[in-house]
Amino acid sequence: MSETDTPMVENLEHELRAEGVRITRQRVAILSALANSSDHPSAEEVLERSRKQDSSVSLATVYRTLSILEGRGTILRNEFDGTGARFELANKPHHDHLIDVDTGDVIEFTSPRIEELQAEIARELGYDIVHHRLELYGKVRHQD
Amino acid sequence: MSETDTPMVENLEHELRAEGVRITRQRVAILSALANSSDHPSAEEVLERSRKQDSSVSLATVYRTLSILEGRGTILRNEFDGTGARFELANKPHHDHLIDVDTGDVIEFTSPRIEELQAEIARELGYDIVHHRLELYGKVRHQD
DNA sequence: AATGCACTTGCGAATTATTTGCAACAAGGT
DNA sequence: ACCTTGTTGCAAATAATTCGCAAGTGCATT
Ligand SMILES: [Mn+2]
Ligand SMILES: [Mn+2]
Ligand SMILES: [Zn+2]
Ligand SMILES: [Zn+2]
Repeated sequence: MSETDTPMVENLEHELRAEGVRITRQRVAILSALANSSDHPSAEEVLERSRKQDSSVSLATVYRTLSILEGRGTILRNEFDGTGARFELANKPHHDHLIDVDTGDVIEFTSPRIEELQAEIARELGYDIVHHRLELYGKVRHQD
Repeated sequence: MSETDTPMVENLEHELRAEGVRITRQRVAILSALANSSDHPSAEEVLERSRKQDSSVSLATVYRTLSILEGRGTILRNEFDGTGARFELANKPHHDHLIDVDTGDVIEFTSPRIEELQAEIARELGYDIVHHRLELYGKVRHQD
């Protein structure tokens, strides 16, 4: 546990340790990278950011750690059009994404009404939703 | 134009020819495979089905043709979780998908209400929607 | 603090899905 | 039938992610 660990990272470390996951230098670096990001970094970007704290982190370890974290529900894996997977901590309330097709910017939004309708549709079809993906791809509205 | 061409395939051939796209044996086979499919085949599956009509079709040509068709809006490319891309003709009204996570079955559905809400959300964020992806992943509802 | 073993890691090779270079081939206008 | 130019099959190239393995390291225990 590095002395530069934020309380959020320490919390994650405790949770993981409680489940028998070993806390290694590289895992702390990866957790910090995720905790300090407010965007949706790719595996490569998580690698770069992690290396600022521990230059020994490898891409394979980033992928292995991201898999563990995803399996535990600690992070979410997004597969937007085109690029590889993008990640984010799962500690905020559920939301969906609007991707600016020109800039790649990702905007988060929530719609309780859409969530309800989804559940209703699934119910009518005889299903329970396990998870869902709602992505809007758009361009800034123009009047030019 | 093979004499076993369905009217639907002939239509597609005409449209494509009108845009300067050459109608080759393999393209007819691929169009037929798509026109005769009511599911969401992968590129490999499109290859298999096309080969029943023209055994010379190669996977590279399937991918190249699918790209052309997607570019023209003739087909839609779906990227569901896990597997590679899955395709379908775009000649039916817009719909979204519910994927049975146990069987892989894909069920189509439409919700005018959700579509409206999406447009509204984008508008509030200052965007016009170019396209969107709504996928529900679910399990058959059980009471056992 | 030292020990030991199972879990982790870095590295490079393997995979999976898709794309591309290139020489041979074939639409389709003339 | 001919010619030009787009198209094809094949194999090699990419891109993103996973895996095998020998070396390294958490951390429970002494
Ligand atoms: Mn997000
Ligand atoms: Mn469909
Ligand atoms: Zn949602
Ligand atoms: Zn829709």
